[in-house]
Amino acid sequence: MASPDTRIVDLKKLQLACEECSLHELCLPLELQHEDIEELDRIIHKRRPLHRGDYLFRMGDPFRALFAVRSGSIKTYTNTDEGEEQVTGFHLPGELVGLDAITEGCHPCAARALETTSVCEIPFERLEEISTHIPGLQRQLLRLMSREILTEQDTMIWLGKKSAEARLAALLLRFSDNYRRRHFSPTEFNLSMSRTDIASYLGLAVETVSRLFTRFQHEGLLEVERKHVRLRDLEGLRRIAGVESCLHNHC
Amino acid sequence: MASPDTRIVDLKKLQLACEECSLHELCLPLELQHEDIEELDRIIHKRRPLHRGDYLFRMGDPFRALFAVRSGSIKTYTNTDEGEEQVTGFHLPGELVGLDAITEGCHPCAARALETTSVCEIPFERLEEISTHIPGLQRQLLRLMSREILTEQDTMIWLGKKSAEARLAALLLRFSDNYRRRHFSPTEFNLSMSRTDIASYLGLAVETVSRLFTRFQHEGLLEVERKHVRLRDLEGLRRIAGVESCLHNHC
DNA sequence: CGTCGCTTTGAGCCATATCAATACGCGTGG
DNA sequence: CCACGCGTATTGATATGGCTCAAAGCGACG
Repeated sequence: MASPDTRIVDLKKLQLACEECSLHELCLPLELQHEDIEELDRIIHKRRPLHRGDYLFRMGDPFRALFAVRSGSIKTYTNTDEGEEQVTGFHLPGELVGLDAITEGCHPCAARALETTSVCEIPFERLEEISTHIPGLQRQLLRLMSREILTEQDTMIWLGKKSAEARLAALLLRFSDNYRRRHFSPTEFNLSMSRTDIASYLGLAVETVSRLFTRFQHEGLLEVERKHVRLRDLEGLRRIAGVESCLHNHC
Repeated sequence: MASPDTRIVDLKKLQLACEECSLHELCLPLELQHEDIEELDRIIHKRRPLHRGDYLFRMGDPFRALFAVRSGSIKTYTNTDEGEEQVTGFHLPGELVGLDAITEGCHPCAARALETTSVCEIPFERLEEISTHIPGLQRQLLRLMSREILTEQDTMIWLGKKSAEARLAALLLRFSDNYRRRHFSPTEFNLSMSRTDIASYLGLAVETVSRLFTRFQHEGLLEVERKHVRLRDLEGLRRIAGVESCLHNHC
């Protein structure tokens, strides 16, 4: 058993780590007792940062751990029938990667860093073990997965229905919100992914994405210079994106 | 404690119920011990059948239970900004409904029966309770949710990328597979949903869906008469749908 | 037998894909 | 330090798939 003093010290270190990680409201269930948080922290492995292009895992790799993005960004993708990359998601700080691998026991998609990126590795077996005696953790896990399902459903809807401009606007706003939550500028940031990646993710042609950026710029919605964007009219973008995330608003 | 005899009887009843329900490989983890299965069965509530148009739950209803479709079919939907229905999913026997409600604690979409439909109701609180002392159950729950995420991702991809004909073909094949698994004819069945529902779900115009059916028929891929379809060329449909479910094939 | 809702069919148009060419930025080697 | 070359991004011209609007067909049900 830890003495009160060391417990305080440990907790401080932990708090800092997870503040920094900006996952504190997400991956750390606030209801958990101190001992439980410590136990959780003990199994989480902080990896050395990935560099641009590094694989977090490859398609078909055995599933051993979930990953929480702490900083940077990750893209996940599969291959289409014709062998091209099909981007299935962009994962920003505070988001989990690998939830889709639990069922089959291996990763159905590959994950690569889009820039210098650090992640927490959460060994799944051990997470399952400790969650059997920490009810709050189990519940939190289910909630996280449910949230993921909700998000995917949401995405599905706008991919199915919305116009190209709505899709791009929605994506930019998603980035913006993530930055805001992490106390970075919600209006000025760099896109870590290529136009091709964006196009693939949004189900559009690269040319369309490019044209949209130029058009948005002409319309005064944003300024864009290669990877760097500055959103000048969030309200306008929201209007274009449609009252996004319809699913969340009715509860 | 039950005597050996009654246990056997109970199990038989249960097996039958779940054979019929065709969820045995899905919602009943095979690794579970008999006692565990019995405990699970005890909390599952078999409702009286719903009729066409009946609500299973409405948007915003508090989340109390997951539902497993035993027979019939359910559609889930939200409302778009303009107040029209946006179908988010069709749920066939063996599939779960409500997984997206766990996070928020209330249903982000409504669910209605498309035909006479029976479901099992699985009170979530109690499921969580018993899964704390049945590790296999917990794991199975996570797997189920992971599978759901995978499926949604899959759907997302073809909604984003694929042509109208590929979407419709993929949907028909999904129905076909479900019927095959349940030992019904995989080539001849009734569509329980309207053309409008199909269109909404696939992100297409009703007219397009209608035209596609006629075209498929002319091309000898299927025969269609109102709700009744007969798939005549599964291979052809698969070709059109694209090697669907790319995500599952790489593990 | 008429009405109503759902489905099909037709005609024209628009958004986005496709094809093709050019521009830009960045790293490399001379 | 410059010139080259390659990958990425932009821009233009054209084609087309799917949407929209409009109307007619068909079934179910009172």
